[in-house]
Amino acid sequence: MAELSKTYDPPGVEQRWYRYWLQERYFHADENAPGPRFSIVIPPPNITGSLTMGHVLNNTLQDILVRYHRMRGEVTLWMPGTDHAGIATQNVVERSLAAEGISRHQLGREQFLRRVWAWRERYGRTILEQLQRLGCSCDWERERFTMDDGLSRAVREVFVRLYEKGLVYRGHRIIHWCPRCLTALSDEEAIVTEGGEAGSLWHIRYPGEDGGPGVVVATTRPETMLGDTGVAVHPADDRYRGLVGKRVILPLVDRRIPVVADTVVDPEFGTGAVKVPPARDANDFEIAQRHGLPPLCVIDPEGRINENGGAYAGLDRVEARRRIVADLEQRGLLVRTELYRVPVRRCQRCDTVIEPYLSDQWFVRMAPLARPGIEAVRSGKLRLIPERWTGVYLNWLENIRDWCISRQLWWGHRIPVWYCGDCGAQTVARTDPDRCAHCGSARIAQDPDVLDTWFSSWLWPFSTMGWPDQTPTLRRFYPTDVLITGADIIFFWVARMVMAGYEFLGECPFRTVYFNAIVRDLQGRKMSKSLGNSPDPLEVIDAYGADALRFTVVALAPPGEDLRFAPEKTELGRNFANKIWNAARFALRLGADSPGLPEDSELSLPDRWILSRLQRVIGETRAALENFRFQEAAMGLYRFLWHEFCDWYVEFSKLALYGEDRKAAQAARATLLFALDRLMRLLHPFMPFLTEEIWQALPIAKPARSVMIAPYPEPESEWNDPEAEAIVGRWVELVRAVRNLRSELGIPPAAQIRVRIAPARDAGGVELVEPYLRALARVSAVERLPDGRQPVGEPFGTVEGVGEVYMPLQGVADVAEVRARIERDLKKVAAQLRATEAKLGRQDFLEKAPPDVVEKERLRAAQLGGRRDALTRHLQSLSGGA
RNA sequence: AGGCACGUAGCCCAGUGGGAGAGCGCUUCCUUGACGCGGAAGAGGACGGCGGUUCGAUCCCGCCCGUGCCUACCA
Repeated sequence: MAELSKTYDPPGVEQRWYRYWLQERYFHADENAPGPRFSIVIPPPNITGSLTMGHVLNNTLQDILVRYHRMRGEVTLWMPGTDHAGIATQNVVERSLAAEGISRHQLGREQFLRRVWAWRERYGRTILEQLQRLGCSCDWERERFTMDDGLSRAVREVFVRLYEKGLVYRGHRIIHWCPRCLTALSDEEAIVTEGGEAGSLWHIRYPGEDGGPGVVVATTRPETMLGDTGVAVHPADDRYRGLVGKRVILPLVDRRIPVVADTVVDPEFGTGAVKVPPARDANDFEIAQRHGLPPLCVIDPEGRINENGGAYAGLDRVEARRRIVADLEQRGLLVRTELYRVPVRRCQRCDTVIEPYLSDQWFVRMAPLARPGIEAVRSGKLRLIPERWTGVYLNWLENIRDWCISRQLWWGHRIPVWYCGDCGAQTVARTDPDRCAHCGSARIAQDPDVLDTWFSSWLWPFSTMGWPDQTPTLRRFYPTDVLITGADIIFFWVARMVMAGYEFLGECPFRTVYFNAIVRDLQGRKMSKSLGNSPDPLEVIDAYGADALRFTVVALAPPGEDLRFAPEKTELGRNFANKIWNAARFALRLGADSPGLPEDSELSLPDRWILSRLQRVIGETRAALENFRFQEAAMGLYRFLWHEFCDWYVEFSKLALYGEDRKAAQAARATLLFALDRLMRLLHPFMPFLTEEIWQALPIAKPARSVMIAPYPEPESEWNDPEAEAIVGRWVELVRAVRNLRSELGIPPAAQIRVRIAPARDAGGVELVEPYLRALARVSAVERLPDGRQPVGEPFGTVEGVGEVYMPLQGVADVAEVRARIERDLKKVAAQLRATEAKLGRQDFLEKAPPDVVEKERLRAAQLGGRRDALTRHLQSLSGGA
């Protein structure tokens, strides 16, 4: 900051200081360092691509907290890393291969995985660079990846432990199957379309075996009838009572299938009769199990009708549906077709319509794991912010279903299970076995499937710290303090981490979860990689600066709500950065020596005022940060720095700085520097680069080599000065009133004017305002009117708590305009007065309202009354005089 | 279907049981020695609708309308 450019220029500053911080290892958390600690793990970004604005907000908030706690002197760990993101990454790599005309099957598993690792190298680096450009103070010496050896060991340890406890099992069940990704999915990955999708409800007759009319079923997926092995009705449904136990004929395939009674059937829906294809629907599977109906699989993994589908074998599900409906219609068995909104689930990763599919998969029994997670929130040991998420969290845990963890993918942790070719038994092992644990056969083969990517993520808070080993890091930094993440992964990740934390370490992995805002575009769509509607954070940083971007997203993000972002909005932060820069520039050009704050007696009222105000802001900022009110903290600093420090204090200080009195000038400069020091520290977590650049340049005694390890300011009560706050507050209002009059009277900005002040009784300090009025409002002379004297024919303004300020017309104003203004004011005052008097006239108000409120209203009425009288007088005198 | 948020100035959003706010945009003016990424002064709002609680409601409660999100085995 040797030569002071007029505008703040981020790029060089950012690079220089980030390099310095790294070199000094300020980001590194030493587990051997004494004292209180603070730890937080990053929600590991997927390596599918570069970061979005959502990541910018999420990581900015984390960095704010981390830098705040570090400045408070805590040994602070921010654990960084990335997630292999199994299915998502496999898909993007497959897509990039497709662009070359290659499929993963052509490459083979080993070659394909090599390509994925290459991908991970590239995007892992990109993500790291983005976080660093943003200023994130992660402990990069500890960077982790979910497929690192250590983390993979944790995954295997967990699988084996759960297996040994009977909480991991292999089940033959209906799962969500993506016919495009060719893998099973968890319930959470099968996304329900809001409000359903356009479709039809087909009413189909299944004739009776006895030649009778049989039953009419209603279905939204007629092609599944090929797998029907029964029809279900409600036991209390009189329409079908005679049919229960009898059989009907499944059209097109001519299979005889029984009619059973089950209470899950809703007689009100459709025809009250449900076709039951056990292998094609999870509910039907359960009905079938209760009534001994055999499952019949009629679909292949790619969504085509298989050999069990008779004449329809080989057809794609969509085509099969079309043909079956046509055939039914032709045979007169299609009773009715109505338009209907059909609930449809789609693959989270490729949007393909999911098929319920009967297959062998691995599951985790979740109910036992959920209990401590429920208890943690109920007892308050774990706090969710905003609080409304606790209901969502509890509801999910209380109704939790088993978790399908096997995926028919290549990219991920292989399932540590080996099947014996001789005895058929399973061997589950922490280290790769070479023989069957049951019969000793060497003919064993590992399960080809991999684990759900979240099966490694749910261990993140401790697997990154070296678990299952009892490492010093784990002992020092687990459990973490806070998790900051998006509410969209509350089930995928947050709830499961809580469960894993309790199950494997007996402790909740964090005390507080803060859900940050969702970043949307101007149309309200969530910014995401798949939509491609997020600006590239690096481009925004290049255009506006990292501090500007950080500050802007925090300033725009209300707690727990969404935020609409567009790159141009970053002007807010850039302008603020520039404002701060110039305030510092102003202070720095006053001299290079280092004045300390003088005795209280040498400080001017404005000096004392800003120091006192500063203490309040320090307290408010700390309180806001403690309560995760990031926006409030940011905007509080914005307002104070811009609209109090710059707009008023800097202007007040010029009087002393450019004046004759050397001591007063030194006091003002010392005050400026003192305030800037505290402000740079307060603001550092939000705008790390700019604050470091300025702080380093301040000619003050520094408690540290970097602002990022300087103590975070604490309120110092010795500077509290209510008297100075009251007096200077009056001055501000007076200056405003004079400027206002000038503007309304059309007095040219350069013209000097005289004013007369009739101070209110309690307007202490007004007698000292003259020099400030001269400087800030171009007032050539201030006359103080004796008590009770009210000049006539002069426009005036009323300043609450100060009195009235009069301004002679001096022939420059348009009298008609002045009258119009007074009339307007009079109308407003009269209305307010009427309302207040009406209130005071009501008995119930006087009796029931608290005394201080009543007193306040009385005071107000008196003020308004005085003002009204004065305005009236002036109007009269103007009319007469003109 | 149920649940949860939100509905405040033209736009994006803060906020509080007793006098409606910031930012952007808009109008007028200002190249005064930190800053035009600036300064000064303004205009602009029945705080979604209807009831209720209260001396008093933009704020608390209920219902309704609108928007968004989440959950759900209604074929």
